[in-house]
Amino acid sequence: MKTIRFYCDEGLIHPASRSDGGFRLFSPDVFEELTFIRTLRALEIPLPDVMKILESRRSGICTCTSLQSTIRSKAGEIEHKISALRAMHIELMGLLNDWQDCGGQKP
Amino acid sequence: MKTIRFYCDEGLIHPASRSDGGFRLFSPDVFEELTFIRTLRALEIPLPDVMKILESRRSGICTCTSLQSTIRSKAGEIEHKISALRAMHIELMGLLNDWQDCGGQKP
DNA sequence: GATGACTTCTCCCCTTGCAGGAGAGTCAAG
DNA sequence: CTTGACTCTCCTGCAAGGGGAGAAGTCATC
Repeated sequence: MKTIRFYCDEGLIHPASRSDGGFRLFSPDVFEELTFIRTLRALEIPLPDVMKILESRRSGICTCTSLQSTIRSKAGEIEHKISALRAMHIELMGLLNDWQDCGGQKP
Repeated sequence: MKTIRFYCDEGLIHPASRSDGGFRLFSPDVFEELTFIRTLRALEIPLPDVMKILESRRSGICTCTSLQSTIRSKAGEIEHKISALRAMHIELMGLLNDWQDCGGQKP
């Protein structure tokens, strides 16, 4: 719930209205938007970019070009990250193998 | 330099001494340690863990078991992350393909 | 010894994406 | 009407540093 309030504060999602007591009332669409946001966030797309994407999604105005370039660059980053992680994994395993031979000496 | 000061404050590295004026004086070994830290940080190993690893490295006391389990779990995380990223990459590409067909309509 | 140029010192606030808690208010059920 | 559960706003803090202010140190030159 903290996250939802935070997203409200940041303007990513908008409560349909407020109750008399001030409680946020959401339309069911928001759940789907939250799922969408979670997907984008899992991709480590920063919130400002997420907001832009949401806005164009809502407005129906296709900003395909900018959106696509954003996402394409993000995909590139991911590819880069994967290869970096893979290299690190190999390095780590090498480290482990070295250490296995230490026999209780200096690691 | 900010990072180095930060690491000093956090107790990761220790200046050999201070000048009369208060400047931190490092032994050359620190450069090698910084490289080591950078490697670990690139693996996204958090600073407290980095500190532990550094300490056992310095003390010469082999905490291979705990170190290895730490690193092994980190390697597991990395593997997990790689597969997650790969899935996201596929999802992203699917998204892009869908959008390419939108022809200027709703993305 | 004094000067100028360059570094470094400490201290404080800023970032991103939330999480936790305090104290007060609200909602729905019985 | 009371009770318990939930939510409200506001504040603080986390990692891991970055940026800058203003003071002070250091070094080479004169």
